[in-house]
Amino acid sequence: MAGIKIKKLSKRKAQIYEEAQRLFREKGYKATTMRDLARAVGVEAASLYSHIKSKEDILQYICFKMADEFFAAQEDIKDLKMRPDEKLKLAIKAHVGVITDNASAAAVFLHEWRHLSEPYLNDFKLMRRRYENIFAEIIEDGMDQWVFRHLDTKFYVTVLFSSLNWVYDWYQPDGKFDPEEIADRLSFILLNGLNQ
Amino acid sequence: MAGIKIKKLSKRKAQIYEEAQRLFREKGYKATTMRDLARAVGVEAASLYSHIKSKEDILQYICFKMADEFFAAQEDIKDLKMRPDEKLKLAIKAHVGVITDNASAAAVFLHEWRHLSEPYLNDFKLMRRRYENIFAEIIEDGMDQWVFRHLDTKFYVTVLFSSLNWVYDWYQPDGKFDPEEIADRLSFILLNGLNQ
DNA sequence: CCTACCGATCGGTAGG
DNA sequence: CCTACCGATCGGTAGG
Repeated sequence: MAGIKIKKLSKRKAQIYEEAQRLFREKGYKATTMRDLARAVGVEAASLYSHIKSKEDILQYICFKMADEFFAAQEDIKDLKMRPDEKLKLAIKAHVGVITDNASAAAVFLHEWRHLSEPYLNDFKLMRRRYENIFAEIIEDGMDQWVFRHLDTKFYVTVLFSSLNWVYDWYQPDGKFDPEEIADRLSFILLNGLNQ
Repeated sequence: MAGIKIKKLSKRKAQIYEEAQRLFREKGYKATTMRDLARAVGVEAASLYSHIKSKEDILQYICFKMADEFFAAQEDIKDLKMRPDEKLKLAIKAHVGVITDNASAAAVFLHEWRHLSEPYLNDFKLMRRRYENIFAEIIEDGMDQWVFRHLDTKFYVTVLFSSLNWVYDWYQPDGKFDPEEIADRLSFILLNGLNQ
């Protein structure tokens, strides 16, 4: 495959995104200035603009890159034939895995997307709904097969994602639980509850 | 009680907080300017400062006022003697009630607190931990009495609050579910799970 | 990748 | 509650 160009970020560009993820997570998108970012990267603010078009450009990249990661993780399992409860556990594991692999980017994806301007903002919302529907379908399959209780699907999906999405805030690579175990415990609570 | 002064916000001050809650929720604290707020209130930006000391003053008021509301709601039930599962349901109902009564302020409380400066930031974190401990104690009582499964308490409490705290985002006063029913459905999922 | 700099806007103050 | 205004800082550009 000699001569084929691999679309890859330059080292500097990758570094800019990396620091931006960290800063946007830590201080928020609006509270992070291009001078903050420049300092973290080790260049002057004006120099950033030889690598990126604008501040929002960075936010767009982070948000839609993470969206791709989430969909890719579900793609691997979506056509598997198995019991809905087992499938939901796999979907949860896949989702949690993406978050733990990219905790800063996940935080930005989850909290800073509202600073996107149109039409990206609308694209983002539509994409998110499509993603949530992957989970809704597994759940409705489970209800149809009487594996799951007949709860309001939308309500349950919202509770589900609320529970999954704080993981970025909690997960520490060298902490008590690894990603696998976090996913298992979340699945257990969401499927079996706290009652003895 | 004639002559006794009731500590009460002036009409204008109450209006400023009201509009600030709405704007901070909608656009975020950093993205809301004092000129945005002034326009919403119907005065010039400089005039706001006869009623409030600074922008952060408003954020402090909203965050700590909400904290008071949450604690007050738990105060009513904390000494009741009853089964831990029933008590947890009451605590959930009280918490959800505060959120649905003050959806905008709740959103600010949940997402914008990190823009507080010290020492308020630290006070806020300590207060939040104290509040979470109210729930942790109910849960540990339930484990001791073998009403609840023996899960990691901190993990469970985090899942619990993640589930409860999106309610502000979802609740509509004229919507499908009233606050009572939202609390019941949340309790059911968290206590019994999705599995049939 | 830097120096130099831009117009716009920020939170807030002075003085009435 | 307003007019007038401040110093600081913002995202970003020109030109090399």
